[in-house]
Amino acid sequence: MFSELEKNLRQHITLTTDEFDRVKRYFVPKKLRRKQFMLEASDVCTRMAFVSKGALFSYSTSEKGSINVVQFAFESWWMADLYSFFTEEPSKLYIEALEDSELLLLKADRLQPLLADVPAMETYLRILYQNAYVALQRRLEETIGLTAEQRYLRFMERDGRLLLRVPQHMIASYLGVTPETLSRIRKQVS
Amino acid sequence: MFSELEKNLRQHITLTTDEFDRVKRYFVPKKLRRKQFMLEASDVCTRMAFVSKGALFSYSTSEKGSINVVQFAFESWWMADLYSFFTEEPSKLYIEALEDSELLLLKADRLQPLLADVPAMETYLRILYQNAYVALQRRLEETIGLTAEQRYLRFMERDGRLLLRVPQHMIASYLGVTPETLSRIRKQVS
DNA sequence: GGGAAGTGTTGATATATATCAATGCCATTC
DNA sequence: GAATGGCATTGATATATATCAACACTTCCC
Repeated sequence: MFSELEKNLRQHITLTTDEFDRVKRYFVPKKLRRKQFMLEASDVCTRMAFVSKGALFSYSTSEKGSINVVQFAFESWWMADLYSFFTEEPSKLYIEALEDSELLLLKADRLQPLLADVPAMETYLRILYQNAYVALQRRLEETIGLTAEQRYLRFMERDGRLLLRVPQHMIASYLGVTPETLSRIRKQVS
Repeated sequence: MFSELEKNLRQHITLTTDEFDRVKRYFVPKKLRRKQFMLEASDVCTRMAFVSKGALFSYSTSEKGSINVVQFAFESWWMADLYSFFTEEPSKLYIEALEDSELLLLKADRLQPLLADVPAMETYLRILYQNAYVALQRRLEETIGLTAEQRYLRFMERDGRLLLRVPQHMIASYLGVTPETLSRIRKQVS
């Protein structure tokens, strides 16, 4: 249950067996069935989730009911609305299970105690945010600077395998185009 | 010269006088005249800059020579291409002084020693990345989910004062529209 | 002082992408 | 196994925004 987490932590920091045993105690396992929610808009996001199995995705909704996919999270990825998590303001996002999933939850009020208990986790979190930041910056640059077709091609190079697990209209939303447009782009490209 | 930095650090972490004296030693002051570069594309970004006076902005260029503004940084903001900084890959960004500026530079190879010397800085950096991340996420959501006019209005609410120090066509680029479109939006709105 | 460069505006037109609508295809479920 | 709902595709049309071009205004400098 914790092996994915352990592997991921050890990729970035060194931990003694004893330290990792302590780390584990700050997490709460949770299973989620497909279409169940980890977070609903207007709630405060009080937990970060480490995905040990399955997949989640987060999205916001427009006035007209359409959805905007913000992020996907598969095995060994983290998911949360960090904005709400840190500011404690109500989230504008939904976080939903794309597949039956197993999560390890870290509650906001357990974060500081964890960092005090195992200081190396401070480094891990910094690296985590670093990586999240640079991924987001690249995505923003692509969204602003590239056409829909170019964005699709970049996406395929990097995350093409996601098409096996994610419906196409969600990819479209993630890329910032309509499902129809993505369909036409795919036809064009092939 | 260091007072802006001290103020900013102490907003997020507690430091003894001795600790801050040590922190200072890791930074190199640097002045930049308007239009001078702190970073040019294809160079590796080896330094993070704390802006103690003036203003910087970063941008990428398209094949056609047009520019895409990624970020502005005024007094007490940080500026770098974090992607290049952490991966040590050549940057795709230019970082240029918008005004005559005074910077405090932290070189990449001084970061680890600093964090080892003053562990509270690890917390500071985590908070810095946290904030940078949530700001970026909000911007991405707005870029994908809102029309140009809505983006402009949000921008004005939050950062309207920037118009006093930044040419309008750079704001346009930051918002992801052409200068002509921004001009028309402003006329419309007023 | 006068040219040059940078800046913002306005108009005419072009284009990428959205929207609306219809169709077919699976997969699920009762 | 018929019915239902989610999903991808295709066509016709609409719309937001870009592009191209011209013009005025300021500011920078030689």
